[in-house]
Amino acid sequence: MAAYKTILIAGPTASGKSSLAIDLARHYNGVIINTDSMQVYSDLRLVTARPSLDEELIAPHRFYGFVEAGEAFSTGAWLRAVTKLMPQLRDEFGTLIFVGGTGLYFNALTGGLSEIPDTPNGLRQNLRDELKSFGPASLYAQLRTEDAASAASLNPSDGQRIIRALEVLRHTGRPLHEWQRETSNPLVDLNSPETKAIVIDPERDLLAANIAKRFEAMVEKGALDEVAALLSRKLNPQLPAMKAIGVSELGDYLAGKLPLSQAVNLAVIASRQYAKRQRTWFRGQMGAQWQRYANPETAFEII
RNA sequence: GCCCAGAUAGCUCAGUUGGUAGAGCAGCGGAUUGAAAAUCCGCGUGUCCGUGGUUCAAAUCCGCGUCUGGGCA
Repeated sequence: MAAYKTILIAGPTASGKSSLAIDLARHYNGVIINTDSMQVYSDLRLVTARPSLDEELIAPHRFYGFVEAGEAFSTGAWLRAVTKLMPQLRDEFGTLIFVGGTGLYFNALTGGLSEIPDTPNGLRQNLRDELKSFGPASLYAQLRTEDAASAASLNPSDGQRIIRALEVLRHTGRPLHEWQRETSNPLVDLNSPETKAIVIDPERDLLAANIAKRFEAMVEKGALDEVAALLSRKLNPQLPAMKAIGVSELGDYLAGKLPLSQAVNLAVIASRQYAKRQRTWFRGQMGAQWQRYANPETAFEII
């Protein structure tokens, strides 16, 4: 095995990348860095398939379960957290193993991110309320008059991105597309010989079977209790953690709206659809530096 | 055994007075710069149960058969 200093492992949900990361971490005495937008939340371990306590003992893990669900985390917050700790982790462990399913986080890591100041929650909430009441068309009309260039690159029905463009413009006084012309320096150089980037991309039907099997196992391990505990906090349903797959589905079962079998089935479908979007990202966004493997075992042998 | 109702996309179903069919969900493809497990865009994938008939033309009308419900025995 070559002496890689940075290993990136991307893959759709239930592709087996977490255990590959553990194997690699043991082999290299490296540290595993979470690159998944949902596994950051402390309230959700089972439903987000976060490594178990036992697994965390086998190899050092960082940035897992370190944000509480009431907080709205973000790509920028993740990148800042990683940036801050990276020199120290490099000294302590040598090899850094980034693993996760969030393509945008990998893009930020290897391509940098625009350094846009955080926008106030109130501003964002107002825009979201407006979207809810009036739909995307009125927000899009506003964006077109205030920032035509950013509007031009957006789909008029993409309410979420329209809000983002509006909030950045109104908070910073500068159009989003201008911010996006500049990005921070990438933390990881994909073209370095010391970097290894892989995508685990299992065959479609196999992945679907794994997703179903894994979700049932989550329920057996206590996912219902986990979701019940989260829901009992009565958090804003718009928070990212509340959007984790399984929360609304199992919540509907807990509220008596669905039989368990149906809730499980809906969560499995949502996971499959998510996996599809992930694969589309990995196909379209990740360049030739990324090597693709159908399963974690062959990937391990080659690294 | 008899009587009724069905049989159309992977699933649930629509389909006008006959003119070779379309919704939802699922699925497939795509986009992606601080919610990204989010958000958005695009695409019907079909022996219309089978078979014979009527007709210029049958998912549609008629006969027979098969299967599935329900009812009566």
